[in-house]
Amino acid sequence: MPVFSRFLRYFMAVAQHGSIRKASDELHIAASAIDRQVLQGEKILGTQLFERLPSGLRLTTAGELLLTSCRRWSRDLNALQTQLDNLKGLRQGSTDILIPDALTKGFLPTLLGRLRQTHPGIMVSVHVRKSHDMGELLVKGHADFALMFNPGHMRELTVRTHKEIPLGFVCLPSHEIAGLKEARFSLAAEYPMIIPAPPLALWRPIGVLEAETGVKVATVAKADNIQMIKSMVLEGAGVGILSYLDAYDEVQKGQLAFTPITNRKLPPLTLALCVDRSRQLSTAARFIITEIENFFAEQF
Amino acid sequence: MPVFSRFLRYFMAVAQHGSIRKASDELHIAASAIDRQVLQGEKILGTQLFERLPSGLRLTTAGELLLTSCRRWSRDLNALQTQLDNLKGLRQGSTDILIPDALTKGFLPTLLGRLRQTHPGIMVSVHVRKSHDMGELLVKGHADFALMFNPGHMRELTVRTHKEIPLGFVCLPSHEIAGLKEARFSLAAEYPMIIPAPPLALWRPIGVLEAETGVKVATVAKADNIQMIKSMVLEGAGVGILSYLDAYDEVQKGQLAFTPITNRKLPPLTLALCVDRSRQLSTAARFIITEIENFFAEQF
DNA sequence: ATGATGCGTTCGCAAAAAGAGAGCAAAAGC
DNA sequence: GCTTTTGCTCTCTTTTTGCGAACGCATCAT
Repeated sequence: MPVFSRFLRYFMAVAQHGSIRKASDELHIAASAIDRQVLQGEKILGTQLFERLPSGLRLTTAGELLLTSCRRWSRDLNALQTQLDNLKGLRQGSTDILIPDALTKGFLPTLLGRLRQTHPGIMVSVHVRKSHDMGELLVKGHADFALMFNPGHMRELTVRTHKEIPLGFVCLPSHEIAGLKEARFSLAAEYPMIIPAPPLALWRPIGVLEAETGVKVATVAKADNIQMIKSMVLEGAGVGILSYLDAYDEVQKGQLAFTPITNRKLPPLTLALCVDRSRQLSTAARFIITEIENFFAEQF
Repeated sequence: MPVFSRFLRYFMAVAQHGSIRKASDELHIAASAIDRQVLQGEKILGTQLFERLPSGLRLTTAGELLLTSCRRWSRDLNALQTQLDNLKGLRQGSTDILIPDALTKGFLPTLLGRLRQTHPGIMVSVHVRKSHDMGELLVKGHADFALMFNPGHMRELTVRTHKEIPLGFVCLPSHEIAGLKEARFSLAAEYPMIIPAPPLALWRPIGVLEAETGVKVATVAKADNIQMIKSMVLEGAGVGILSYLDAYDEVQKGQLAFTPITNRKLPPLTLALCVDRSRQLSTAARFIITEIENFFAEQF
């Protein structure tokens, strides 16, 4: 029972995805429930909010009006939340957070570093775990929240924020793929590829993609370690397939280039911020969460 | 399931009245339910929104912050609603509304007159009834909404808006009471009074007040008709006791003066806009309701 | 002192709302 | 022609909400 009504939350998700079922996947709420909320909301407002196309829902003018208001309200709420936290005198507190290995470099250390300066009293304990184990640790109360990939639906967990992480080719900035805005997967057959191996989470979607498209990937190397793959790419050994997050750090520094793969068969890889549904968050935890939410909203 | 969450709606009511039980009376929701929403909201936001005094609740700084945001959001929503109605091309439609006799002069005709010019296609059927009978008519579907005094709690009805109507002395602008900003009820013993008689609704609160305070009202005339009382006051026959609404028209024209009575024993007289909870409102009805809401919010 | 009053809050139970999951018809892509 | 995807409807279960009585506390008038 967040601050805004179910209708508004569902409406925003549907508007963003242009589809009830997509929104259902994101919110981990049955599509039928979302559908009912949208229909009911349209009744209350007395206006058609979406036009129904066979391919999904598209916002009407009225819907766009509502959406812009919603966006403003959400920003207001976020700003208000940080105001409240600041007001509360957030000088101390501690949080335990769970992250996957992929986040040990990149935006998270940066964000926590900034936090260190603005709020020196907050102590953050970072626990690197497999996404698979995080759910149980959260429910047991060993951590306040978790950043995890593709969280399966667990009744006890709630997704507070999430972000689609594009999968793509990673190469040297001088490589010709680097010039493309986006690339089809079939390019994987034309260049020497360095791909992730189990137990890396990325192994699975790449396998699915290979089977679905029938493209024969020109694999020249496999590795079960992200850093290893990046190092080999840096050495000119070939083109890697990684998520944007994995390469974020080197891309920002200009050492590597990232080109997202466009393929509708590609299983979406999402990074989600999950919390235990029944537990109350500490002030420090809530503060860090809103920081991450703000970062997700502006960056990426 | 209006657009905003229960928490926000209850929070606003509590903030306005400074008391859960008062809010309970207004919303026709059990105090326990409201209390639960407030406590839960404070948990979610992680901040104390009210300080608990023995006399009720007072907003904390955090609460004030939230309230101002809430106010802005409500205004946004109202504006949005009229935008949507305009967008929908509100050129035609009809509504049946129920009003008490007291509203046959004053702001309502003015408001409907303005409406006549801005939206000539809307047909309004006004039915003047006793407040007592309105509930049944609404439930039976004979009208879209009703403006009624002190609506008893009916499960089938919902109060969309309401307004406290002050009770006070009505006199000529030259009378010395007219100079006061507010007046105590004991003044009723010192001037010749013209007071309402049954079956006028005002008769009851005045009787209560007389009994509670022990003030011996210097009654020089009684009448069971509002217009009659005002006419006598205009003729200089004495000072009337009426609601602000009854005298609104003459006060606006400068013919009469109104001075509210301040007395905490005074049973509040409220004008409420009620609708049938289960029925869907027509576009025209919804439009007029938002117009009235806007008027209540700015005027008075 | 001593009830009376008004306040927020807690508890158990009943009613209402929301979620889950299967299934439908229609349209799009292959 | 086929599968896939879409929004929507239905029934069943779970969750949330409302209600009313009771409780503890503070204040005020007697």
